[in-house]
Amino acid sequence: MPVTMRDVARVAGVSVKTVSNVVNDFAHVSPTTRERVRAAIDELGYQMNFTARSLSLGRTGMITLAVPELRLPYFAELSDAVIDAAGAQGYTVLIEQTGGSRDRELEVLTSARRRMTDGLILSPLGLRAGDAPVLEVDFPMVLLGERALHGRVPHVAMANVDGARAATEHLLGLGRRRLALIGTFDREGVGAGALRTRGFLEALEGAGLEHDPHRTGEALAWTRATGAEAMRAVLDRGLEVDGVVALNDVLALGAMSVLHDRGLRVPDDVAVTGFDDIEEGRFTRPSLTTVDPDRELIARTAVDLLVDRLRNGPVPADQPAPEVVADCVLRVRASSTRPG
Amino acid sequence: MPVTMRDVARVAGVSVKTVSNVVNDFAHVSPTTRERVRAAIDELGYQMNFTARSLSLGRTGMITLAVPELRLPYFAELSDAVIDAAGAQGYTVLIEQTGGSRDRELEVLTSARRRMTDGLILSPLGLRAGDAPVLEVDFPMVLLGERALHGRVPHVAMANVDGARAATEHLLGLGRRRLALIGTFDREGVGAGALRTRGFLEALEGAGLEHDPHRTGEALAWTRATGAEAMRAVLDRGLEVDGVVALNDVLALGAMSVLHDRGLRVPDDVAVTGFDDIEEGRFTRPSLTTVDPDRELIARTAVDLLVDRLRNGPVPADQPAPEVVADCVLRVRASSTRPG
DNA sequence: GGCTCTCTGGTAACCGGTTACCACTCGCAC
DNA sequence: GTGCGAGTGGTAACCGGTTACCAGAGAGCC
Repeated sequence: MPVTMRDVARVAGVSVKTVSNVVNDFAHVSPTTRERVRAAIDELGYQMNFTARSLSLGRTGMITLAVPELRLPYFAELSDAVIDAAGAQGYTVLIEQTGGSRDRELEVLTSARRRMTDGLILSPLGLRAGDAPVLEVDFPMVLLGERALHGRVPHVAMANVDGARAATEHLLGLGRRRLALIGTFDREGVGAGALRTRGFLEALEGAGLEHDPHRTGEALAWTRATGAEAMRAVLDRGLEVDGVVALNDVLALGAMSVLHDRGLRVPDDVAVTGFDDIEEGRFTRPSLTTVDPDRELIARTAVDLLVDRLRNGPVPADQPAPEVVADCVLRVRASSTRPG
Repeated sequence: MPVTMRDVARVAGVSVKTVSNVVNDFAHVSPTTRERVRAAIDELGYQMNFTARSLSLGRTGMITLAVPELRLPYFAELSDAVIDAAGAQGYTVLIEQTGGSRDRELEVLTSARRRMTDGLILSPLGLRAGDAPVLEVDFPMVLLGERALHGRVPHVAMANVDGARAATEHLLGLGRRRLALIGTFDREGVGAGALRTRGFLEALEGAGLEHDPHRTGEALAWTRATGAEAMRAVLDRGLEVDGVVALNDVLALGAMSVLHDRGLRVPDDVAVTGFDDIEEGRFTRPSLTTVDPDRELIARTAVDLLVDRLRNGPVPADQPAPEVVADCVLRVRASSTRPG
């Protein structure tokens, strides 16, 4: 059943080299021969065996994208963008879900399955600062969304601190002074959570204010459910809240559901900001003010950096690994618009 | 740099067969030898070449999942579930985005890239009834979410008609009589849209009512934006509306944003139902009544059917292809709860 | 007309695994 | 001590491409 290049060669009366030349559009094949080969291919219904080609070439044309969970809109939209960007470069994307757990992330880095693809784009959540050595891998890799985990790996980050500071300053500019912080939970201080928290605190500090830790709602995973829970926890402490800075959009949406249930109006009583600019936030009512990190750019940059490594080999030892930090833009929407 | 099995064999002082036996946990290797091979593997940092193994075995351990777009929550959550289900069976998932276009779907079916994986789970949107012949492929495939496109291909569908009928009857049960239908657009009558529309019409008919086509809002793609647009179109026609049956959740959410903007209260003035039970709908306010097709079950079933084909070859010609129809459950939430 | 030079295409080695087949060793029974 | 069988592991072919190297043919030039 399986038709090979040799079969095609035999039927066309040429050698496998010639068939290969035709299939790969190489020069130096006479039009007559080319046509004969084409005809044989059609006649036999020949389709190239990608695995054999991969073995021979030493590359597969596939890359792995490892994200926490596709059901989180940010990662779904990011994966969408990565798949498109990779496709534009001729690569296909294999997706691994780590659930954000350190073990699964280490497994992605070390398991034999990794060798099914040419390179890896990893969006780590569970890796700790001390895990830098495991990132010392011998295959092309790009890190996403984190900074300073390891200096030798190219990575694409976003302006987490700036973005969160801008969101916070925006709320302060509305006259809100009792801000809750939703979603922080980062003992290591290396993740996006820690950076966004820092931006939040810097903004308060800049306004001469101090953050009351009782207005912090922790959330280990960043989902609507944990955002709701964190918001509930803060409100249950009985403190007044007139603004919410959520560390990402789904947390913000979860928080808004609780505010609604408690009879607090957004933005009249409580103004809310998120982070990520997921599509959902443009259609909730009120729509969600958020920080837009330009996912398309991040995805394209990550793919380009990886493809660069794939084509040109590892970063020379005397050069720093590329680090791109995407700018963030505050998108003000109804959840933080002064009523009236 | 690349360490091969031969290298390990040389260092361990055994043959490649023995190394292979150890790596694959085959029997008949003495503990001493096994230990020696293990030591050599560690010493050299050997990692198996997956491509070579795939070529040799004739299978890759990967399957392709082709969905319209990951940025649509339904497909993100579905992909999440498929990846997990495939992982449980030892398979890794390669994702292709078709954008719902017929051309891209045909490409997925025919391109050489398809041969990078062992099988395909296709969630078609653009394929037409007349495309049945192209589904006559010689590799394992499972169709998702559609019915009756082709009798020889195993497929997993959901009870589209029943689900839509249940949602519609629910609104009728609330006394709503001026129902808008949001999202229909299916000239061929084969897609989920046509089936859900039929369920809607059947429910109306069952109640002795007739649907006013002016209360239909068309949407080619099913997104929040097109849902909003369709809702706007219906309202702009000036007809009174006291209920909305949206063909899926994002359409419903888009519609709800417009209802809100027009000062119509949900559910007081207009009750709304969706379809899919995406997580988002549980956290909007009001939360969204929807039809839950049990995505996990669908994903698991699709993977199991595909793996069955992978292991046991094609469906015998004298047997019908398996067809599984997942039941739908109506999840009543605040968007359609009688006020009070 | 003979001789390069270029173009075309054949041969065979190689990528790195798997595995059919076979040979050897060793233990045990007679 | 010899024979036999089970257990262990070696050899080499094979999966289906790519490609280095080479040979032959045809064209152009003197």
